Amino acid sequence: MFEPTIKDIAKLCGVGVSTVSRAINNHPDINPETKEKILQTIEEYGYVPNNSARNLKRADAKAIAVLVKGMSNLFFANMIEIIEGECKKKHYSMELSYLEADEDEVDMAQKLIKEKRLRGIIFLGGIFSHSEEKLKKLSVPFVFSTVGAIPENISKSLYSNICVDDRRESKRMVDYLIGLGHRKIAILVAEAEEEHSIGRLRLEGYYDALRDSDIEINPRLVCHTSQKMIPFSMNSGYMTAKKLLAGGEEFTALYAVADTLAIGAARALYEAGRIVPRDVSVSGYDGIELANYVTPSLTTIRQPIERMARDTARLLFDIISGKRQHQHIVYEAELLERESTRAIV
Amino acid sequence: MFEPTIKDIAKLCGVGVSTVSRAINNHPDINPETKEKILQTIEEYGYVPNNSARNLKRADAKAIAVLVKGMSNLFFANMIEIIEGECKKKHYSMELSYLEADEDEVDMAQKLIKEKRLRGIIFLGGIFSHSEEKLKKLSVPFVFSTVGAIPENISKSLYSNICVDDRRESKRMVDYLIGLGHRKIAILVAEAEEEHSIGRLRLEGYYDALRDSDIEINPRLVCHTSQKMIPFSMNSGYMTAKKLLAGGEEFTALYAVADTLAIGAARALYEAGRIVPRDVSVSGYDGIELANYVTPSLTTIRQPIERMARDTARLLFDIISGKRQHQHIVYEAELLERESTRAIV
DNA sequence: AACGTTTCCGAAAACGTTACCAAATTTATT
DNA sequence: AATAAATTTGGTAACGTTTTCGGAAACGTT
Repeated sequence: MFEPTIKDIAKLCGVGVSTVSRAINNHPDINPETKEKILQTIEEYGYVPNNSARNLKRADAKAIAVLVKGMSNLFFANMIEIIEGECKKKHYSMELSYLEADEDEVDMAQKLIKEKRLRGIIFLGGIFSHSEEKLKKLSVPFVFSTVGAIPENISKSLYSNICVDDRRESKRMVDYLIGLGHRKIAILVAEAEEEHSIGRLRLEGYYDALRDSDIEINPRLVCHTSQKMIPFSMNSGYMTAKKLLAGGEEFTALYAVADTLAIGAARALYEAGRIVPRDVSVSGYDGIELANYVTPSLTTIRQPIERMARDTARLLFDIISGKRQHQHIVYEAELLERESTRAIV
Repeated sequence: MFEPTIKDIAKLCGVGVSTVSRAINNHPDINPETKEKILQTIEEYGYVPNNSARNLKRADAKAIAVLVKGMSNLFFANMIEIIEGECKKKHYSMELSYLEADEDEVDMAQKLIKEKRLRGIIFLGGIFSHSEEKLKKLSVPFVFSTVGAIPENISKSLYSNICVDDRRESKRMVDYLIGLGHRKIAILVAEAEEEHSIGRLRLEGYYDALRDSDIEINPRLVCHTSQKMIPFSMNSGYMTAKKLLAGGEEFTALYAVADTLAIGAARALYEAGRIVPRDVSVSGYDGIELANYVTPSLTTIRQPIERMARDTARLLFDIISGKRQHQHIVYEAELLERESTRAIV
């Protein structure tokens, strides 16, 4: 199988390699006729420029990486697809990497950057609890999205972050439940032990709401998912809810910090003979498509994922091209009131 | 920010570049002491070999691509993650690309292969209806998985395929429904108009089952999803079921050719006041995790996705390394009988 | 002490591209 | 017609690796 190189094309057309290069890269200094002829030969012989050689020459490979950590993938699959679409538009290629729990995100990023000469990194999920020093070492822009809190002592000019205010939105959900008359509100939370995690923030929001309404916090209603499980999986929600039920503590509402957890929990409730929302109101967080199709449909906090994903990608490109500086954008989420919650009678 | 190259490391250690290269690549012809020293300097200065330069030199970039087409991502996200894990083990990098409906998969593969010097391609989903000629042009191995039928006239030695027998498994599901006493069985099907599509195969299985049991086929119970929608999305299942209900045709069972469709349909049924499974039995296909957590839990055909994904990746690597030839593996699926179906009384 | 082996190492030639610079050609200006 | 200016072109040096090949150094062997 013959794979032509730029030299072959040049020879075939009776021109120099630089001319072919000009034709490929839309350089202005070229006779339209020669260009036409070259392009035709390229088409004919199925020549495609070798990316490695290109990247080697021009120091700027048009490539970014998306690093995803933790959580079940339901929520991210959507975001990744959108980001990929944006990359395509800009003719960037995208490297996707799912990180294991024990892999260090910054080290991984560092390695990828050097190895592949990446121009930027998008970071989805996980928990960022590194030092400023470490972040400073990264030579390309970093954009976080849906990562939880970034430690306060890290200078904001070192990274971008696109998120919703998890703590506030979480409080909003709990306020809503309280507004419905609920007082015994259980919470299902993942990764809350870890500082700066999304789980922690959402739990804080829960505490905020209870405190605001002078409801005493009952630790037996704060249920942590087991660390042995996939953090935000349905199964994890299911098992944790089972444990809560087994504990015998009374509650009239159950708020899970992710839709997937809520769906798992709803299942456990059903198996225990508790009807949602008659016996217990259930609510989630995230606003994944699925939440609208389960029965009863799930009351949830909808994050504007499409917009967030799109803006994350665009922001990164703008920073790469120097059009914008690092930004910290907080989106407004939306409480979707659906069938799984109801007022206490 | 100083990014050391192999030359810098060589100079730093007072050796030649080739010696550094030998140290990095575990070549035997090197003094353990010098190697040790070099490795140490590399560590110290954070040197990471440039991938483009490597790939340029050795004709074999350690990289493959996964091309995903059509369907909603719920089903594939899982597979992709597993494939990525296998790649990591083999120190391959993985290029992921979601193809738009109008993008030609083979052309895209061709382009990627040349551009990135990929060693192999995995193809997930979509419909393969190309000619043998086109497939022949590809210079690297191709492994399909969950792609529907590959046209018969294409020589089997040109590609690998890992799948379940969609037609047979689909028939199994319908046989099961018939066994429960159902006679008026509606089917929700996507992409069935396209030859060789997964939807078509599953529809054929439905026909097979009815024919076997001498049940007359009622075209009004064969519901095609609208082409304007995302092929296997929940929403598409929801809308199509709505239309079926509006049509007024009687049915006691509804079989959707994907779990996501079934879940959407179940929602439509619920909204129409039809209780599942009391009024109508619902079943799906695929066996995604979710199917077990919705209420009522969904009877479905479970494809062994984990195994399929893993084997797809491994097979590709084996073919690349010449350990195995192209294979055509058909896995056994499993009918999971759950709450959404029941015998007619 | 002289020789053949073995072990280790460095110089230099690729790999396929882009970009700079100078040369060749065409066009415009006087 | 002669010159200046503008437009196209080709040669070639990088980019950072790996690999081949020959040579130097160290080791045995007689």
